[in-house]
Amino acid sequence: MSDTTELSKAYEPTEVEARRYAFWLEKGYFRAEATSDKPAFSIVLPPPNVTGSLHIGHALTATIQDILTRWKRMSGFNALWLPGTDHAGIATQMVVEKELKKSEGKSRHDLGRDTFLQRVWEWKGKYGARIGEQHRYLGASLDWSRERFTMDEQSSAAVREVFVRLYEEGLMYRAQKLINWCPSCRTALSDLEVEHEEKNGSIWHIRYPVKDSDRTLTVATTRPETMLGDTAVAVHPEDERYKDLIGKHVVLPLSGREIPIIADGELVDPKFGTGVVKVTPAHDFNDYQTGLRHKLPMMSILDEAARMTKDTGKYAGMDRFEARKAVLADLQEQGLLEKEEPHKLSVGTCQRSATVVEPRLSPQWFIKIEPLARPAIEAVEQGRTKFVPEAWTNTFFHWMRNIHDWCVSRQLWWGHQIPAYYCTSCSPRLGDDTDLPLDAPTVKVGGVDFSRAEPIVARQAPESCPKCGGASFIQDPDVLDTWFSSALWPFSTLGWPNATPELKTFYPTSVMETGHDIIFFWVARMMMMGLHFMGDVPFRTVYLHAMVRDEKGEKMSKTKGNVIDPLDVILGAKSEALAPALKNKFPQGMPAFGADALRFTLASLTQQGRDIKLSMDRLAGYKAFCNKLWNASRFALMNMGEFQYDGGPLKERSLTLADRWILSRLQRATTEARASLETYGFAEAASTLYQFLWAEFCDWYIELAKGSLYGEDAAAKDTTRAVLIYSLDRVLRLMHPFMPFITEEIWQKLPMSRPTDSIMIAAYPESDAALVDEAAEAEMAPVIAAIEGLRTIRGESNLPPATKVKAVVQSPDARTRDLLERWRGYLMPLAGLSEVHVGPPGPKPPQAAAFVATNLEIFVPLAGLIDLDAERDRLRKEIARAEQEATSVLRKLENPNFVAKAPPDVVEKDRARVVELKERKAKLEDHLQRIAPEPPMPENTPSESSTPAVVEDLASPSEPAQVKVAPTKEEKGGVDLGQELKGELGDEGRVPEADPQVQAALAKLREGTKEGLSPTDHHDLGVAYMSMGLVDDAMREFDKAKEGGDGREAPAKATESAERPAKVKAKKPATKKAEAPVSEAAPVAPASEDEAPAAKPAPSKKAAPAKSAKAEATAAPAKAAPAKAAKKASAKAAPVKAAAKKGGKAAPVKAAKKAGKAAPAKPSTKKGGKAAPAKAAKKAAKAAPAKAAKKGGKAGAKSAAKKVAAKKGGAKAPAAKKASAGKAAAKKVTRAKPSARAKARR
RNA sequence: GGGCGGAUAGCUCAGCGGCAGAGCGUCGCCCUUACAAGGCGAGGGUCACAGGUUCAAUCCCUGUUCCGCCCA
Repeated sequence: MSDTTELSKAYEPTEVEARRYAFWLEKGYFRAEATSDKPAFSIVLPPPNVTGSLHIGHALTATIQDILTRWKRMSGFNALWLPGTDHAGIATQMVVEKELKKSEGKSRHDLGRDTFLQRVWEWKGKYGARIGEQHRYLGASLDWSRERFTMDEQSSAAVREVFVRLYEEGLMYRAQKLINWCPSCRTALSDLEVEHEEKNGSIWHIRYPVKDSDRTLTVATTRPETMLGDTAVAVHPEDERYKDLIGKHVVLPLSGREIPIIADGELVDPKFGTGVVKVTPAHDFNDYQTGLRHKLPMMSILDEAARMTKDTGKYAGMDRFEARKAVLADLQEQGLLEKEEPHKLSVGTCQRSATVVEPRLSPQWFIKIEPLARPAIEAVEQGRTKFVPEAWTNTFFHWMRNIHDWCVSRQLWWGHQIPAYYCTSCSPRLGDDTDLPLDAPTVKVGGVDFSRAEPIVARQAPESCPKCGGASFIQDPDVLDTWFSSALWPFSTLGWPNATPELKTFYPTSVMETGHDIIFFWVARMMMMGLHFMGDVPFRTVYLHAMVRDEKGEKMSKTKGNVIDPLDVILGAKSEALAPALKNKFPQGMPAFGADALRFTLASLTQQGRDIKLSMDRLAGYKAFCNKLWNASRFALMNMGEFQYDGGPLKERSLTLADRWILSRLQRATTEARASLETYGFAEAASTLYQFLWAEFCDWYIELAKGSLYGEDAAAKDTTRAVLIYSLDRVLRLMHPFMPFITEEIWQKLPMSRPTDSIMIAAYPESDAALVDEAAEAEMAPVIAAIEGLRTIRGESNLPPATKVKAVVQSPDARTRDLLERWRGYLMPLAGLSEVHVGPPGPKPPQAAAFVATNLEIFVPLAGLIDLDAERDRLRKEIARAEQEATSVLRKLENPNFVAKAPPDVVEKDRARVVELKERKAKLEDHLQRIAPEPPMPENTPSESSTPAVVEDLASPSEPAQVKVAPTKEEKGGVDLGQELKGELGDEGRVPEADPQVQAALAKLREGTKEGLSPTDHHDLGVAYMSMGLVDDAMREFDKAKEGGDGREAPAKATESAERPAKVKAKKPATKKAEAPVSEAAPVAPASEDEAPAAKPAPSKKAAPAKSAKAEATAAPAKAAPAKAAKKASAKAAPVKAAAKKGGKAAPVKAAKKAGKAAPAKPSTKKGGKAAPAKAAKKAAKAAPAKAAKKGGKAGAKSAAKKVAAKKGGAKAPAAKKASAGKAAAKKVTRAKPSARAKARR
């Protein structure tokens, strides 16, 4: 079955997708068994309307459901996903009518009911098929053998059965009630089909004269034209103003009718308006209730097109809005219009036509809903049906508890005609109701008056009239609400009312997956009908997905021109064919992203409780992902030779670390993906698989596998091949539900034995605990850390991949050394190394770039390759990060409450972290020191704008002395006090020139004195430090002076000689590529006969480089414009102190000063030394910036302020950044072993 | 009027008490024989605002402001 043809270079979805779907269809994989030993899993597809084609929301529905179905099918379920379409009464009728008008200029009445319906069926045939086709493009594994339509014979039979049973049970009734009426669709609507909109309108105050009195009552109304249908005015029974008028009459203006003044406490709010309300029972829902309470006459003044009836006299025939103007004009003329005020009102509009709906009194069919709603509420309360996301449960309850009877009749032609019949012999007939328009859809002059006739409800047309024995009947012309048949969908599609095996197997369905917009329309009604007729809930779980919007979050609509057609996305489209918004985005036309990419995108963006903004950029990203998968597979297949994976246990092969690692990671990914699917976490599952495939399998495993694949060891080669195939097989199966096409295509080509002919019926992978290998994951950490560290060094120096470098790795840990030695084969190609020396900590190669991790240090001899400036920059950044993080952790640890109250493990972790960070920082500083630039010419010009960054203050508030100690005699290998100070002072050292003593000391230092410093030197140095505000340093120097100087020995020669030339070269590194390496390597190798630097005590070692690091850090910003300096300064905070001390000649801007003050968290001087409580510190930091910004008002001040504001969180930000710096690979690793991974990176 | 969501990097989105993440986009270097739809590296955040709870808040609570939805 294996197809070993090579894969094309890039993935071409279109061809693959068509071919694969045909294959599945042919094999009948989508078919579910009516009866089976397997557990059942069933979903009924929410039937799309046959109005037209699928939109992107349908694509989302299909994607999610197909993921569920394919996943369950692969997991051993007898999975049914049942397709179908909905006749969509009003919508479809309107669309066809529109087309009829356009193409033939005819109305449906021109054709007549039967002919028109014929046309609709033709339409249905065309678009129903198209919808099926679109689902196939999407890869939907629907059981087409069970495809249904809401108006097919079986569904229609179910509809009739339900209608009749409900009628027999007294739950279906016919009544003349006030309903919502759409004057342009000319049909009744249910409450749900009316959309409420807040609109700006007016409220008019109209005077009604009280009969036999000179008083008038003023009513306030938003619909003055309805006054022609008023049958009362109402006041509040307790309203003293009008109490005496109750029972009297007013003379209705314009018509002259006399209507009663009634008292109604429910309708009237005496505090609102005038306290008098006109009552128009036939045209307002509140008034209707009032009318019922008071048995008022109900006078309809509007016909089905919302035109004034003949009862309205001069207004007859006017449209309702026209009539409003006329009525107002007349009232005005008669002086009865008191005033008009602007008023906000909620207007109900028809969901379909957007016409303002009109409450209308008419005979309709209703379902008594309360007896049906109660069991549905209980079922959800009892958890028999669960909502996902859970938040919808309350929405459901709220609606169900406030539900009204459901008006199910529609005055349309397209739909299920109501199974009610009227005897044409004895039914009352319509009189000469000539004001009815000729084209009235359901009423013919002289015909049966359906509003008064007695219906006979029956499954079949009756034979004879039980009343008169007549044999001629006319069926109720109305049809049922579309949602009536939809409500039966979960069981009507399974064969109900027959007791089919399908019903037995698949009802209740497992999941109802649909958009939350139809929770009431559909979900609630299915619940009610399912419970009533099947005695059980229709589904165990309701998963409600979000709405798909465009990239800007706008609803997609044709008028907005932002509609995205899923087929365009899948197949591509010419720009002319695209909606305007997309045309902009794809002026060259839309590329074919493929169904897999679309599905993966939708799955990745599906988030519970949030609309989906479909991002075309992410779509492109996932298309790239498909290509990545394709090419990874291509790589594997290209390297298979004659190999065939027999499926034998991998454990029995001799696995490499990389093998064990990827296999372990795969098991974890498997577990995670499965767990996510169980909880409907589609995005999470997709992300897990994406990360695994790309960031682990491709970025690491494939790269590591190349060693053995390209090597000579045949057994090793085959093991790698086996692991590649095993992994691909697994990951393809894991991804199959998301991306069915590409996974099948590749899977078919894997050289292995397949238990099934298709991936879609292969088993969904389970995690193999035997392959979970913590040790391998832990072992990989240093390898990855080392490679990443080396890559960073290369990257910062912009070394091209072709340029190989040497690396010296030192680790105090024998095990790490051993590992690295063993895995040098990984290190060398991935980090671009020509040689790698692994050993214990020893002499550091001079002038080498360095990478510091917890357990190891890596040196890359510069040899003219590395950009020294870049490397220094990098080290400085690293140091700053370590420092900043240390600061924040230390701040926490200084808080006694934290230590006392936080869980011990948290405290312990932080303590360890501080130690780690300090070590790291020390090492980094050491390295920085090693590659310090050639000292610049002495220059004493003080500069106001430059301030030394006394970073240590921030870093180690609790141990200030440690970070500021000067180099000691133990310090070897490049400690150069003079240079250090020069570095610190930089080109613009700002030591007060006035002090000759200091000058002398500095001059001496600048000469690069290698001899030990005398006590005087120390003293002078102390003075210098003091003058810079570096109290710690000064104190230390004074101490040294007291002790009597260093008595330092001559510096180590090796270091010296090695360092010198390198320094010179360092200036122009790139140009001298070839020259250095050989000579450079020399001093490195003989690590054993070193100058005993290994014995260096840590603290002193730490101290020296700290200095220069600080100096370096300061140099750059110092040169910058004042604003920048201020910013920098505030970031570091301490320098302010230095400048300020010296009379603070304005170096830092005011804002900076403020800012500096604002960071008291750092116990900057050990003298003032009490660390402010963390909280206070935070507050201060928070508070200050605003003030500073305000005061300064300048850009500089502002940015400085901002920087300080960032201090609180900001201190940690950069450090965090670093943690995140690596590629996703690292992250994924981090996920599994967060602390280990994170540590490894440092 | 009542209710429910949402606000985190330039964009689209995860995370939801203990070191802020992804994809895309940006910048730098590279055509390195699986993939330029690519590789490596870097930069990028007052987690809407204001209070509160807590040793600790992007996360919990209260309020505010915007945005969206539902119901009346």
